[in-house]
Amino acid sequence: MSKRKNPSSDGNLNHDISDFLSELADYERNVNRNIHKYNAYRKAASSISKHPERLTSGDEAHKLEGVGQKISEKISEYLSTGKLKKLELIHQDDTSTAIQLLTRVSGIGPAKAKELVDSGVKTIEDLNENKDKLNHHQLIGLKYFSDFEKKIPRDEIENIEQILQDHISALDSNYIMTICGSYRRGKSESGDIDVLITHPCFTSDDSAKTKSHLLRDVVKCLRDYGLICDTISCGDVKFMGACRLSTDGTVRRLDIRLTPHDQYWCSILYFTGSDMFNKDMRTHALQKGYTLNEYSLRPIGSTGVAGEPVFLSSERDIFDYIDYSYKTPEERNS
DNA sequence: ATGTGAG
DNA sequence: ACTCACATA
Repeated sequence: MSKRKNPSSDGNLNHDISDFLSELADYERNVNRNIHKYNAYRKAASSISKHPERLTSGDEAHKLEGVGQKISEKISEYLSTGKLKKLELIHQDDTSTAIQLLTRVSGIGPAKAKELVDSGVKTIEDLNENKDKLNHHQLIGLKYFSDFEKKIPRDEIENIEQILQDHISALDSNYIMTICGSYRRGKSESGDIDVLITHPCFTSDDSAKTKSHLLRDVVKCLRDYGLICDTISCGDVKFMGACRLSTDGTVRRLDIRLTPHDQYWCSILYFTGSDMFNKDMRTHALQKGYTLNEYSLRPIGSTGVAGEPVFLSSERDIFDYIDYSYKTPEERNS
């Protein structure tokens, strides 16, 4: 799910225009490996999606930030003909479509996709016959290619949450865990499962290396039980892998992160999102003279240097410090 | 160290 | 925007 990003899907009068610009952006990044054109299309798409009026001509678009001559000409063509020749050609080109397809495999990005297509590997079947060309992460992405694209129903995550809770507290009753992401925001389905854990014996004064057993113990326990079926990667503070409720069930993407106890609230806030909400809240914090990130809330001194982290005992504390009216996770969806 | 990829 | 994990050099 992570690979389908579109910043312009809701109440937007120029949805179709920002959509094809986003598609051109993806094409430039994934197929031509041109990050500058990618950024240019992204910028144009985002500024057009924020425009409150329906665009009626390329010239009108040209006035917007990030929309230059080339892009405004494309908008012009699209508005008069209803389509774009360049995009039609891209849709027909089998190298482009192959790269876009391979990119949907978790662990395969634009660089790897291009390398594979250049060596003649263009389909999922081709991948299955050329597993020697893939690393561990990509092999798991391939094995669960269709499962990983399926949404996870809320009631399934509720079941998984219960299992996680039971096993983690049986291991050590001092663990605290929360499932963040869209699940915490009350959505009826999610793309993956994002779990945050902490333990009072791990604070930001400790080096993560010395406490990383806290994460590894949890992973081992869930693996032994059978919930975790694959590990993509596992470092000191972040596990990425796959889980399933039953051996015949759909395999789901599962992330578990270990956060220092004193940074838990900022972490929960950050990983609950949404991205837009986080951006908004950070901007607001700055206006109130604070800097807010995944780890801490710190006042900005008169010299412009961030001070010591504020002591927090709840998520709501963060809102209070910066005078931001409290929003429940369900109210953070946009 | 650097690039790739994920989130 | 930024960090983490990994696979190379």
